[in-house]
Amino acid sequence: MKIATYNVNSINARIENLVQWLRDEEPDIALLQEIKTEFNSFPFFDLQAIGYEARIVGQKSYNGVAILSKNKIKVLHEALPGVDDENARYLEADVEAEGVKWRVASIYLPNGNPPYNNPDDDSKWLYKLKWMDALIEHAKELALLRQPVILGGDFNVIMTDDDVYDPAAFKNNALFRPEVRHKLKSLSYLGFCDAFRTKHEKENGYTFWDYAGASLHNDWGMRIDYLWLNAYGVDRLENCEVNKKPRMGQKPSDHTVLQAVLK
DNA sequence: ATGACGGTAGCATACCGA
Repeated sequence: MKIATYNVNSINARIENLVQWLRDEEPDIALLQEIKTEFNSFPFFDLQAIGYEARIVGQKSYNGVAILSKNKIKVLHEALPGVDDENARYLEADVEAEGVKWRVASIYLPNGNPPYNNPDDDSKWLYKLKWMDALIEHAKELALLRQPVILGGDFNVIMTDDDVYDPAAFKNNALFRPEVRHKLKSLSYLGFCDAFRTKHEKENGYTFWDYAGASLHNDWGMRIDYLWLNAYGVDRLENCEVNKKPRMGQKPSDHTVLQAVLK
């Protein structure tokens, strides 16, 4: 079973790249973030034409998440439980693949900049912290499930110095401050494994490169997209790789694909 | 600290992102 997470930065701007990648890699399940569109302008037909069903939590202009699957999707949550959120950032479902029922979530965690060392406006930072607290609380419930669980998406957190091209430059950034690193780390105390780091101890697993300048060329990237697996999931993990191809072609998203194969 | 650069809304330019 192949599962992937991909922040598309607008699904309508990205539909050709997305379809090309789905044809190339044929994931059973794809978790998408920043679809930036509502139900009525979501490209259901283009995806159906290549064999994918889609369930979405849409929003105009910003945010928006989706789950694509070759098989039936049973939606369980269209928002993160425990947080009053006007933004479309969370979708959880049971999805069947290769005879196994997988619990999956597509997550677009808030950016949080500017952080609270900016006295003018700390609302985005506090929103991020609150959202992460709710995610951890919900993950405690997911940790009790006796089925494989996969929490995937754009978590907007750089975990360690190895996960960003210039740690010093991001010292006070909302993606790298100790508060959010510690909060994301607590997923591992609940038994969730970072699929990429389980298979690659230290190597570069960047999933995002800024559009600006020569970021991609210089490999000035960061690892902010993750697949987190519970014990039932990690037992089945065969491999987990960054697929850089969708970032290399014409009109790319600023993120690329993180994909994993589970048995 | 700021602004790359790209996307959206909507029609000029503001807002957002990481």
